[in-house]
Amino acid sequence: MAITYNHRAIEEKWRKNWEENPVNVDDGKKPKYYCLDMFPYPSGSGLHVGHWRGYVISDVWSRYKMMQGYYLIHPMGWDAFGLPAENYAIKTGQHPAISTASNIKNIKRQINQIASIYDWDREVNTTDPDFYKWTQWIFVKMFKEGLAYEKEFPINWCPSCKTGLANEEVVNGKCERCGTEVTKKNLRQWMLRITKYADRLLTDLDKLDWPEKVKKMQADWIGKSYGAEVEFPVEGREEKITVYTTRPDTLHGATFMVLAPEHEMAKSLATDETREAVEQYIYDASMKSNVDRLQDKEKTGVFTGTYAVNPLNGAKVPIWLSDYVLADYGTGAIMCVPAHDDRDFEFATKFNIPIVQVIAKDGKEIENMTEAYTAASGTMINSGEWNGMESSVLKQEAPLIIEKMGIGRKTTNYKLRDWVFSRQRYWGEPIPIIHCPHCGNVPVPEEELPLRLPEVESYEPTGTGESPLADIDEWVNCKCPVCKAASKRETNTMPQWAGSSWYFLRYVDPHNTQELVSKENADKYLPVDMYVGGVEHAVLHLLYSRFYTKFLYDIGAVDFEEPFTKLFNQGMINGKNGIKMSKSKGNVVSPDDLVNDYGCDSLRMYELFVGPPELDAEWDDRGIDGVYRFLSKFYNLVMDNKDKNMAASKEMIKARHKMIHMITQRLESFSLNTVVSGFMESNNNLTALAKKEGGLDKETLEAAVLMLAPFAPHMGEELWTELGHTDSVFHHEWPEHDEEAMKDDEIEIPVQINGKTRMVISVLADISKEDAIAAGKAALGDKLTGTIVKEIYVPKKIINIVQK
RNA sequence: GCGGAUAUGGCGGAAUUGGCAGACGCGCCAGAUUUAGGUUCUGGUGGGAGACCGUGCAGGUUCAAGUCCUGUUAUCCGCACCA
Repeated sequence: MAITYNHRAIEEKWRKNWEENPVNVDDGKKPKYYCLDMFPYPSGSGLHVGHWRGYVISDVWSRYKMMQGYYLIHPMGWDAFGLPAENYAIKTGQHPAISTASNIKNIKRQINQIASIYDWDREVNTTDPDFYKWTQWIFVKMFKEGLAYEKEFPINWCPSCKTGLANEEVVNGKCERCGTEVTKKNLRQWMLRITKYADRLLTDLDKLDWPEKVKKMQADWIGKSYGAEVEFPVEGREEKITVYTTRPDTLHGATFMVLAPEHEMAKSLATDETREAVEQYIYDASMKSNVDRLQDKEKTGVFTGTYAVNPLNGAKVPIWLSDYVLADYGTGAIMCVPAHDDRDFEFATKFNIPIVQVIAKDGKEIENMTEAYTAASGTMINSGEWNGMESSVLKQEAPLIIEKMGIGRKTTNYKLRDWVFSRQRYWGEPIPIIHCPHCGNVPVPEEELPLRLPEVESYEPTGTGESPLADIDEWVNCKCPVCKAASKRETNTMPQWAGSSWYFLRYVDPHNTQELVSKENADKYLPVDMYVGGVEHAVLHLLYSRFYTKFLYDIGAVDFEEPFTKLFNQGMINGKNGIKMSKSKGNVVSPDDLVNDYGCDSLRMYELFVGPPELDAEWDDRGIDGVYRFLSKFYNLVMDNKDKNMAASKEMIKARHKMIHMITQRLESFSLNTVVSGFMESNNNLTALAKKEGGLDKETLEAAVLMLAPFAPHMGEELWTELGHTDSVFHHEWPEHDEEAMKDDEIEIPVQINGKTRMVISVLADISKEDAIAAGKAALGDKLTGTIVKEIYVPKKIINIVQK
């Protein structure tokens, strides 16, 4: 065995070769396949082996599609705005563009080690003015359509990042990025009216080939509920209080009402006797942080001293204030039915408020109620003319009844809030709006975009709610594009999500100076067929992108409504004991050394072999030896047999087709870890066969090399050449299996007594039931000692003799 | 609290429709080559001396259960007073 696998020489040779002769070429005839990775933030710490995983998965899939005759859109770019670069600038005074550029250079070098078939002509960078011109253009279009608006209200504020946050960026009351507890701050904000798209974002989820988990997370985040608004007159006053309820069937059981402390009527409902307590409660509530409010398990509240009237039965219901009612959901006020709602029950019990049951449980009224009966099933009681109705039916009908009575209306509600879109930071796209004293908010004219981010002396966020841009007078002061009056620029910037919400569109027409994307290219190459990335963006980037795409569809910029047809979430790769890889834990494994020692092909295959692609995995360096040994052995197998010119024996043909069938099927079902083990299995089988028959036929070797190529592209090309080909292995079609050729004449079949395997016998594949059972019984011989009660033969699977 | 996922040798993990549990790999053991070790090659490797026992736990269905049904535990993830 003179020749051994030299990964360094082979990989270097093919890298050079691909650079000179790109293999993914658009001939205008092939159908397209757009396979996209979530583009990375170019961080200073570079890539670890976990980052490789998703990129390898998408590249294997891309190359497989290429061998099926597609032209690939398989691009890469940089999500380069964001806080780390800005924080680095604050520390060093270096402009973020400089550190970002050097980080990109390093990460691009590392990404190139993967040998993914990226088309670098399509590279995009969200911080490039030629790119963010269009990010701003979309904002202007949204402004013109009334989807971008200004509003002052208490938003989520991260005191550490010194910027406002979107709801989606607050996780358990903490900043998604830095973990600091989020506070409220009253700020003038730019908002995007994503709520206008709530229904479409919800219903179109059905069209998507996405993991159910992600679809469910989005559906829950949008949070549509069906119910009714009911108007309760306030006793002795003109005003009415409108509540939202999903259980209008229980309206007769409403014994009190609760308003959020922030409700606009909260203060005015107080009487002389209660005023002090009410104002104190409102003040206390305003001092509580989100986290406090979430952690308070015991309900608190204060009676306003005022009563409302149940519009259905005229009952007097006390109006309370409590912070368990959210100001920004529904109407900020609820009717409380303690008998049928856990929270209302807890509150009523604590404050001695009457509990009236209106749905019978098991046909009866409950004595000594100890918990709320929350099921919407049972007969209505204590409900006037609704008595005797079935509650589940009434739940549907009540909104219409209420509407007819003129005391309310059928309605729906969403948990989704509008998107807080402005950030008080430097390193982001300037929001292209000019505040004119006469004309109000005026967008920067489209032909003046991009509005470039100016140089600044201090990157430090002010913390006052102003961005550092506010300090640059010569930038802030400008003229109104409409009336030419002295005006001021908006100084807030966009969130990092702005660029990532649409970047995938730009890849198909990255150099277009006239349009975001040309109609021609959009029609030809979009949308994305396969999107590969982590699950952490389930309700952030993936929701925002869908919103942007729908908006662009509405203004005619693209002609599809969903950006990502299929989504795949790869699992995370962790360090030992499942601990997340991080610099501070010191358990980061860099791919650089592994590529050097074992080669790119080995690392690619090990990334897949480490476990099912959709599950998290623990990294263990030692395992890579296994795939390296496999590649060496496979290399030797092909090199040893390529010149033997063996005729294909029946066994070889059978082995070939079985291999093609196994690999293809596993690949199609995205079971990439078992594809790798399948290659190893096939290699073992073929090696044994070659030993037995003195060699292997060329066609079998070719099939194996072809299928290996997407996984180990360098070796694929090398061995394809060794087999006498002059073109790229990727220009050859993926092999197909032949059912007939796979068939065995004889098969091994287990013979059981009472379901326990006693032996394995060899029978003809198409043996009849009678013959199979006879053969089984003959083989068992005197092991059969009892009376036979049943004989089972499942073709090609099992012979089972049941005896007593 | 609600929802989802997962649970199989020393380890990572395999197992179409219920049909030989542990494929493939790591590690380990023995041997060969070399011999300084490593590399490479060959064989073995769930437990038990054994009949047998074995897929988180307890039941059930079935000729047959990792797989189906009922209950339950642990871990991880998501949501969390949304009326």
